[in-house]
Amino acid sequence: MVSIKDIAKKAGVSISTVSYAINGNPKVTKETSTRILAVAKELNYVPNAAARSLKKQETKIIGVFLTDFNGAFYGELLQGIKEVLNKQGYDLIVCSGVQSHRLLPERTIDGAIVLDTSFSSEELLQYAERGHKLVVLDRELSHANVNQVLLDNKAGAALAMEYLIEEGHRKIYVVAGPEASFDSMQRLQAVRQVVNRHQPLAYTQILGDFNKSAGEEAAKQIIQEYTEPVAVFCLNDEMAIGLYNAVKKSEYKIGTHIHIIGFDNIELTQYTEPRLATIDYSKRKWGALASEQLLKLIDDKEIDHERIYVTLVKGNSVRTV
Amino acid sequence: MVSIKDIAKKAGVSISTVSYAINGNPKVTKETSTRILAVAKELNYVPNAAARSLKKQETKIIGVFLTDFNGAFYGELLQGIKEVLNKQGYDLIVCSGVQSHRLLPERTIDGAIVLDTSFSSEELLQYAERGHKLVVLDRELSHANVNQVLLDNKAGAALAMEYLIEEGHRKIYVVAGPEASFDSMQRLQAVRQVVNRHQPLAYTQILGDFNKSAGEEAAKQIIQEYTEPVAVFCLNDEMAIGLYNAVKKSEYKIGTHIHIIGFDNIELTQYTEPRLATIDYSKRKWGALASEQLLKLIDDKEIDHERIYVTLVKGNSVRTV
DNA sequence: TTGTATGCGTTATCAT
DNA sequence: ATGATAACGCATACAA
Repeated sequence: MVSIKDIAKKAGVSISTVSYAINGNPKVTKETSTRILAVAKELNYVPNAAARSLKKQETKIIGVFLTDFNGAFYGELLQGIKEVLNKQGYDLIVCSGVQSHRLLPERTIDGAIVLDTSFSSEELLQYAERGHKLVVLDRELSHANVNQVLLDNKAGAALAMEYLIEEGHRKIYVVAGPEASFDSMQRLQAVRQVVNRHQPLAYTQILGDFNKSAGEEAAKQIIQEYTEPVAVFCLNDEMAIGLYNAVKKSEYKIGTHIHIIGFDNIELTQYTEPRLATIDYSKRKWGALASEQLLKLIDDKEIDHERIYVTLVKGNSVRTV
Repeated sequence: MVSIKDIAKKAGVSISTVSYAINGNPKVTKETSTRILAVAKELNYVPNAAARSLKKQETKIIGVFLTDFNGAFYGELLQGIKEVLNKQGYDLIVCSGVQSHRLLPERTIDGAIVLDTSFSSEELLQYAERGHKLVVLDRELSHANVNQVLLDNKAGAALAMEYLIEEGHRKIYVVAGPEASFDSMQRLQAVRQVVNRHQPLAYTQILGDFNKSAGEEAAKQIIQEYTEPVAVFCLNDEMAIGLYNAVKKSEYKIGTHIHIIGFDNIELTQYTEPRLATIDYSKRKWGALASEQLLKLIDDKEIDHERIYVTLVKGNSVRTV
């Protein structure tokens, strides 16, 4: 490995002059600087990240932690994050799995954006307490080193439920996410409020886990209990797709016997026939805002929590009853 | 930050003893070791990655470089990579975009798996020449520090074409990927061989870019030229989906007037109606094999290039003519 | 303007 | 079995 020491030797200067030249410090003359830079290029010099990080106590790398790599909306979210980060000279790395948690306390990254159920809130608070900067996308967490950028889950769930009710539905199923999910809990809360406001209403709650299979399981129950047209609000699109597939294979028609609405507006919803109604929000904006907040946190600026607004996407998977 | 120095002070030993204890070196007695470890736990000690990397010249992190974060099959691929890597004590980080290339020469990672057109082969060879270990999934590259794990593109393309021909198709379009794509070039080569073997055949090639929009563009041309049933081999599923959507909106029926086969077997193909015929391969196995090869490379073991086998997935998007 | 010297937190060699 | 110390590559305060 060629280091500034090698450059110094070859250029006939001291290592500090090399360091200054490389970092564009105006203290060094134009001539020596260009000479040094030429030698550096010639030797194919690349600074050693470990050494620099050790000295500067920063890596200029931000970690994004995801529960898995399969999430249908991760692509856009990450794109939003990357755009903001790159503009500020930071790089983005995406991590998943408990083993990768170490990157945080070991200071391989300057901060983290977390959308990852494999972190307990206690663990995150520990890191915050040690001085690490975090932005959480999937929970509420109160600490000076933590900022939240959350979806407006309650508005979204209310939007979905009110849509179903407006279309005349009075028998409604809700397929929930895992009980540990903050998003699911918030959405459920809003669902219950709407239900209470619109009595009488036949309301049934089914436990799910945000995976497609949960939607398929829900379909079994719903089909078995079927007596008249029903509406189903799946708390995410993934489960809605699972439900959708299962219903497609049955004797019942979507948008006639069984009406479905999801949450997330993942790409797949555009391809279902009939189109799946859902709740939309800008994943890119979510990522961009999260990054901005994190950078402010790292800069020790004062910030408030932010919220991402949602809208209703109508689709023929829900029709007037 | 608490360092081994703090532990040493509190435990009343030297920093070297602390280092030994933490790294489980048997030279230190059970008693002192447990005492030191207790103090470490008490102080919430976490080793500093930068310092360790600087000293050991390794990070135990492998980088995976992707062209973007949207790829429909990245999830499974990464899962395959992660499983192998984690088992060997390595961590995985996913990167995208030219800015992140720096992680490689700066030695933030011990090696890289590349499926990323934003790297030129010259750039990769430079890194290899500097001693960095690479596994490439999207090109051929001959260097002692580089290993290839490539899809059997030719077999896949031949499988697709022969399927169309067996079903009686004699008028065939092929929608290619970008000209710079190794995968596309290989598939095209095989296509031409099959075409030559089965003359007479009306064969038309359309330039694409592996994105959905290219499939939509191709649809325009195909529809405009329509006189009799045709078959279209899109060199990836993404374009096949674009074509599919466009045809759906037209007066022509898929599997009747326009027959379609893709390549990759992405999840979406299961949801199209009729099901999209395609070429399948195990993305997880691809990732797993790539990681194994990379670890061997890092271990300075001798290895050969590997190939991932493919199979035909029939679907009603292609019917007998 | 340039050079000298110190320290960032580890690991590892050599004494003791 | 434990301790003192050098070294990894770089940035920077201070000296010249």
